[in-house]
Amino acid sequence: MPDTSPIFDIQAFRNALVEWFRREGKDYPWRRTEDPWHILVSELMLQQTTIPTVLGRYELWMRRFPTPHHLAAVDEQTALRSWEGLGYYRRVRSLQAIAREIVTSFGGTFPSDKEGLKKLPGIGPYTSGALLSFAFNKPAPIVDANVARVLSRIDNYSTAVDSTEGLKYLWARAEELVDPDHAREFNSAIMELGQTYCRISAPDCLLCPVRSFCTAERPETLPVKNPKPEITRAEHHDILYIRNKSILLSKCQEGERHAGMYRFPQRDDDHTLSLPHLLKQTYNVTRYRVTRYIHHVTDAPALRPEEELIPLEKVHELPMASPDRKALNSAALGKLLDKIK
DNA sequence: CAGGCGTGGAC
DNA sequence: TGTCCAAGCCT
Repeated sequence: MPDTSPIFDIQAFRNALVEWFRREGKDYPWRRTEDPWHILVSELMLQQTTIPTVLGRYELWMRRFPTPHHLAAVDEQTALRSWEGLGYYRRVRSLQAIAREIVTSFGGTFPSDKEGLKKLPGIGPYTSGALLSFAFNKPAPIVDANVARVLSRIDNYSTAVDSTEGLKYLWARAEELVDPDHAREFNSAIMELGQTYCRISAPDCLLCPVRSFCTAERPETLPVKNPKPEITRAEHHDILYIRNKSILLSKCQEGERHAGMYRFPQRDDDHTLSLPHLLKQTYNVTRYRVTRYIHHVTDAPALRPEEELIPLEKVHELPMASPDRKALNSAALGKLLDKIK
């Protein structure tokens, strides 16, 4: 249960954290707005994605889709293309579904209650709390990886933070601590504390603004997490086939990974494997470490229904996952493609 | 509810 | 090179 020892003065903790944040809090673009659409986009982008990556994409994306109406109006392919390189492409599909629901069902107005928010695709416990506090300044708790780290250290809490029990504890603690009068600043502050003083490795406890509230004995050992699944190796073989200034690509089907995006056609038959490869890549996809070869095929392959010849000048408009886009832009393939243009 | 879902940076 | 991980959600 939460530490309720008389030593821990909750209001003093809130004040120390919020006052530190007012002095040292960083100035991110998504902290300069209270528009729930802008907050939502930033939160979806930031799910499992680092701040530097998002900083490189967020403002341009917001200029292109400044309101839900703008995203609702484009086709899915365009939405996916705008998200290219950010990964977890389901996020932008959720974002577009939300945009369309706001436009068609909510008359352009964003829900501002937890029940309404959590019905929307892609919005779970964390993101609903983030919207409630960052956009509406309501005292909703949030628990992300930063908050889990900060709270587990403050309470010297050694149950796995990704276990059912650990999550229950953290959410109860976050709810108890969130400042009812300054929810936006408090939640921003506790997350930012986790990125700065209370960072993963080599936490800077000596300068931490809430060190007097912290009971961690060995902060660098917290939080405890469940073991991750093992990485398994995979190898696959794809083809580059060009005909009449067009390139053969495969459209990923609904339900597949990368649904709606385009990739090099895969061929694992012995004949393809016997061909020399133009390019060898290795990359990680979730729990797989993939080695992928791209073979140059000159004889017309038997086409599968999901495969189509795409004019080379159209390829840049199509959504592709990073490894495929990189392959297309690589020197090895570029030489060949340039010659054909 | 454990496993799937991307990517790039830090070390 | 390999390993770990990030403002999580869905099934």
